[in-house]
Amino acid sequence: MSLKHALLGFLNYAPMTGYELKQHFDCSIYYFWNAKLSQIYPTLNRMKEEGWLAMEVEYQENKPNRKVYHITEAGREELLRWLREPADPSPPRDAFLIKIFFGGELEKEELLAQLRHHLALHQERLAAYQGAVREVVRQNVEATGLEREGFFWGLTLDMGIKYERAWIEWCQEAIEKIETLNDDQQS
Amino acid sequence: MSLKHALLGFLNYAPMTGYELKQHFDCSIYYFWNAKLSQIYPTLNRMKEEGWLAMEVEYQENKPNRKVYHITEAGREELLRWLREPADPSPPRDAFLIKIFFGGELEKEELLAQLRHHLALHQERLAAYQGAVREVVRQNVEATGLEREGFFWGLTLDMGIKYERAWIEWCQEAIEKIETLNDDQQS
DNA sequence: TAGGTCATGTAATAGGTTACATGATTGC
DNA sequence: GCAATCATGTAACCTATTACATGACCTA
Repeated sequence: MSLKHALLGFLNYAPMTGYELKQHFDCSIYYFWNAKLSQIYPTLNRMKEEGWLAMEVEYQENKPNRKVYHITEAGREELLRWLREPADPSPPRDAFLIKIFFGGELEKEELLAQLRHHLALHQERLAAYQGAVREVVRQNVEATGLEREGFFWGLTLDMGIKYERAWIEWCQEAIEKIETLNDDQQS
Repeated sequence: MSLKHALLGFLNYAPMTGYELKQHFDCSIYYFWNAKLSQIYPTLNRMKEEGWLAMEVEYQENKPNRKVYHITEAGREELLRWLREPADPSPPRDAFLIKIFFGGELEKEELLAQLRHHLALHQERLAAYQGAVREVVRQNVEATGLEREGFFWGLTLDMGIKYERAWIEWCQEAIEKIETLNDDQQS
């Protein structure tokens, strides 16, 4: 499971709670992986049973207790084993493209509405990646001093940007083509 | 579930068996959605129970019997309802980017091997999409006469091509950057 | 006083993969 | 003789989502 290895990766930087791990997902890798707390907590438990993690409880007053996980030597070995393992591209699952594929059933205007909605969302994301998200990466590097790591955080963000640009380009071209599509042409 | 609607989409073109549906997945939408037969068969059953499909058994000699499904009026309504429903981009899940994100743990050469492997696979795919796959789409349009539908099949393929190009560009840039990366720079 | 943050989960359900099973025909 | 094609599935398992539950503190 990739989730386990993403968790190992972050715990390899520093010990953390499940709640904090979720925050790291939400602000640094959410554009290519994410998980809900209800999946993270049981997964951390299973990883502990497998010996990849150890856990101590920090008792707090007026706040829930914190379960702080840290990576074990076995966990580090598993992380490195997984990182070295050759990986194929993930099988894509894009429901929106199913809609377009069968788009012949819809009217021009319905399709255009779908595409414009999609285009707007991808433009928003692109702007975020180039602005706020890039800035968060920079701040993380500064705060942790992890220069070499920061280089790789930036690389994944570059892919996020290329991905959004590809979608934007495609949406714009698709909109143009559909606008000039002959409505009388029925099958 | 998107699988159900992809099945509805194909059955809306023509009645078919589960086995034939799988073949359609494998040769026309596999680059953005796919499913195994062991998922397709029970799903068709559930769709029949929901009233979206009807089924007749074709008895064959010397071959297994065929269960031919065809879409019902309720099925067509469900397909159109789903096609019209506004859709957000699918949450991406890319395990390879997790490996790159935590790539600081690996040596330059290990990373380069991963990236070169990835690059080669994406280049193969791009070539296929621009050649054989494009040709299959053309033939399907010719064989069925579904010109308007063929336009949308082509659109999704365009996105597939942009997607592969984005990966290829990114892999090439990442390889260059890593090659010139200072190995002594430790964190 | 209503909603957000901190912090933990469980239970039910949905979606997807892997492994196993059958059995005749056709092509290499 | 061995693998592929045609054609159907079941069972076990893994992964992920949704809904529910608790409870105190802080801010608008």
